[in-house]
Amino acid sequence: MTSPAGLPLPGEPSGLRERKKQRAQAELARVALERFAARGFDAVTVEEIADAADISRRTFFRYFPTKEDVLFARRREQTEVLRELLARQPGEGAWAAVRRALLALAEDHMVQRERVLREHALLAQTPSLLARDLEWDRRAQEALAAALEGGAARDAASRRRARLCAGALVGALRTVIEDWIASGAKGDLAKRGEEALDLLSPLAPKERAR
Amino acid sequence: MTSPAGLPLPGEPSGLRERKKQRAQAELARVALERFAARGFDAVTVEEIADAADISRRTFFRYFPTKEDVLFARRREQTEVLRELLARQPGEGAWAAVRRALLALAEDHMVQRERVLREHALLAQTPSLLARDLEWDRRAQEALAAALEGGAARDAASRRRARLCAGALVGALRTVIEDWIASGAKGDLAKRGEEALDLLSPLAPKERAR
DNA sequence: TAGCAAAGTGGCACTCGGTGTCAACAGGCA
DNA sequence: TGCCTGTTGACACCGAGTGCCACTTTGCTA
Repeated sequence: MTSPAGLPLPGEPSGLRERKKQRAQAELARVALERFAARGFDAVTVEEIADAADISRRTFFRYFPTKEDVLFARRREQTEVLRELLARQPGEGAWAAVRRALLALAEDHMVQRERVLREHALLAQTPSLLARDLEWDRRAQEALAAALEGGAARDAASRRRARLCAGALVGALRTVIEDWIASGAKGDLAKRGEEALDLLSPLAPKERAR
Repeated sequence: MTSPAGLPLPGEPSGLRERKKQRAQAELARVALERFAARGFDAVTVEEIADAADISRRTFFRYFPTKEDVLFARRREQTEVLRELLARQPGEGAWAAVRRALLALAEDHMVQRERVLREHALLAQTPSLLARDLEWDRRAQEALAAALEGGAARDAASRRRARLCAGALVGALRTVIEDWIASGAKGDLAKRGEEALDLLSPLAPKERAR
């Protein structure tokens, strides 16, 4: 896809250069996750990862601002997907959109089961990674809050209510995911998610007339 | 307070040594918060803090495992208080205990208003600190979950429900606090907290017969 | 197709957070 | 007083992250 004038858009992959970069980043992420899982996050140095991916240490830090970030590409994508799903609400209310978006994420978790399990094991044994992960929850929460605020009345109380609801949602759904993982990730996460959403639906702010 | 035999208990302040340590730690925390607030967390080095408190860099790290931890003494205490409040439930149900404990924290926030504001400003501009703070939320959440699980039926579904409730509580109440701060910390946080708790009370698991 | 400007890369040196080690020291106690 | 033990400070070291600069690659254009 190009802009009307045929010029490459700023943020878009353009040519060989971009493709090489993407491949290198993917390789770094792959190598890193593999080694972290095997020996723990702290025991693996950036130098080792860079060497294994045949890239200089310096360049590693051009691709990923920190060693931790090499693990969170998936969450970043997830958050973007979430934002997109929430953005286009085809006529439905805000709560319905939120529900649909979150259930889509649940499905994604089930599809990527193996990866989710491996990453979660890593988070569980590395506090700094857990902390980073919680930061991502917060961004998801902000996206949800924005969606709910958009669909609610404009007064301060309704907006506070929307944010409260988003906070409760993220907090609750995280426990749902963790319980699902704790039970071996064998059950139907989407179903558990639906139950939780039904439980939380009374918290949603009143929808604004459309 | 001493043990029955009159011996100093293991974890208790015993003599001059302990008092000096306490004073030094308090001084470090004071100096650190002051400088962080003035120039930002990253712009102040551990060496500077240690020098200002007339202590060696090495000893700083004996008092606080990381530079970040020098800021979280208050949250650690809070979490301990929370745990205590939840532990002794004088005949009341788990939800009532949770409610009482959380409202006590709200009161504390109002009393320490200035400090809360200063610390929050710091968190807001330093992602790594925010992440650490969210980790503390998680510990609070675990304490709440334990209390609610203790008061609920023993089956897996009830326990999951208790954890879900704890997650929602922490997520929601964090937004309540943030909104309170965003509005200048002028309103009655305890009242806002009560409203939120009422809203969330249907999430609490059924209480086990006592 | 040659050449050029810009973007990307690697090496180097440096800062800072955090840790192991060890000798010197101070507090508590007999 | 003198001993024992926990605490301290100095030093060396490691790894994450960054600024800098020379060199290479890519994409474009003459």
